[in-house]
Amino acid sequence: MKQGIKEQIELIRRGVVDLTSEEELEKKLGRSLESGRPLRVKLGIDPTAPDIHLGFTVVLRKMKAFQDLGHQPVLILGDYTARIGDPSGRNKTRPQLSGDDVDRHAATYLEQVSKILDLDRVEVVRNGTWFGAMSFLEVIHLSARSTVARLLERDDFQKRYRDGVPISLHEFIYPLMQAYDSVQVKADVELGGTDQTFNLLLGRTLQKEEGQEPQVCITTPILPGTDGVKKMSKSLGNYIGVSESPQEMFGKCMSIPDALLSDYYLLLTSEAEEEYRTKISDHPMQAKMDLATRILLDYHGEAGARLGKEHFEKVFQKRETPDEMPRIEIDRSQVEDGKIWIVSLLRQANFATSGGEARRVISQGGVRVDDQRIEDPNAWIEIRDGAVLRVGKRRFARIEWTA
RNA sequence: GGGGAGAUGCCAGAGCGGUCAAAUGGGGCGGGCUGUAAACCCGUUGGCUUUGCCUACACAGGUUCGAAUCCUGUUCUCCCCA
Repeated sequence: MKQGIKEQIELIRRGVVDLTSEEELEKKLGRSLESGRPLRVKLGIDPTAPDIHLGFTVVLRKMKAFQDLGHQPVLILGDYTARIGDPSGRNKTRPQLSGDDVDRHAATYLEQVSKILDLDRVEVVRNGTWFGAMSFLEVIHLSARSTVARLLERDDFQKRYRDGVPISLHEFIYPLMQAYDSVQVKADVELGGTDQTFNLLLGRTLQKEEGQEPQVCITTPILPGTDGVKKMSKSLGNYIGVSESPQEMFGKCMSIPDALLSDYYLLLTSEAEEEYRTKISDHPMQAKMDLATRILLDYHGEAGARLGKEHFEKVFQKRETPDEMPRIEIDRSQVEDGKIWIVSLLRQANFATSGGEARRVISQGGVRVDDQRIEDPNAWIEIRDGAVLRVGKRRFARIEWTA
């Protein structure tokens, strides 16, 4: 802990929406500085999907900032809460996951988290540790800690209630569980997206009731997805996953609307505000390439960043064929006289989920074999080993065929 | 427990006995323009061995020459009363 309170707060404040409260944080930091005891900074992850995307890294990076300042990250793996489904920001009930799914996801999550945080210096706890041991009576007691009216104050519940979208009873329990996690780990600070505000604040309430000092709540913005409108999420398909290939990741970064540039710089890099603002107004496209490169550095290192950039320049700026592409092996039973039906080829390459879709892209001129546009859905094409099949702007495959 | 409303394609939302694979909008996909940005324009969007056939409007039955549309039951949701 080499930095003073002011400096620490300045770093912590970057890109945050709310900090409840700054005075409390100042006090905690001061005490920590004196005693040499790091603050316990809590962040909960529910392993609901197999991947994390950049949206979640916003808050992870905030955690990283604390870690770099010498504080103690406490990562709660919500193995138990994942099985309920956090209703935050949702307009419908989340599916409840099986224990197996959760375990599988948890493992990949940690691996992905390690790209940002130094896992050796992170305390990782599963909240099943305490929830699994609770009796029904204790659950009832916990649920007595809040009221329906208070829960209904929340935007998302209120909206769902107003719109007549069902709210299941178990979803009401979720915020209490998250709050109880804070009690269990004696959090000094809890991080979360703005959609977590209510849950974070409830943590304070519960801690106070338990005689603990309430946690400081820090919320970060919700990162918009590549469509520039909705929040980044896997189910909306507008996400950039941290374990995607460099090519894919670079391309997706380039496809974000310009309007998002400064948000992305602010939340996903540590570049100073003046610098990126200038860059963006000078040359938006250059600024975007630079942003993409910076993001790739975090997940793929220098080599990966270079690879992603070169691929982008080659394929999309110069419109050339990429160096690497998935290979497809042709199913021999579909071949007659060395020829194959174009629709069948597209399906084998997984470029169309149905024959109808294949026919459509073909007749609309989206399909090329070796740069030759194929517009007849009934066409049979000569198979050549190494031929390049292309659909739309970005889907490529190389045909593997030995006669 | 009683009463009322409702369940349509990826989403929202029309249709309320034939002309409905289902209006319209959003999203997606493809094309054009371009900086894989935005904006804009065009096309397309259930499946198939595609000028035709098959499966579809919560589920199961029924009425009818014919049902997304009418009837009965079931499931689920919302609202009001208790």
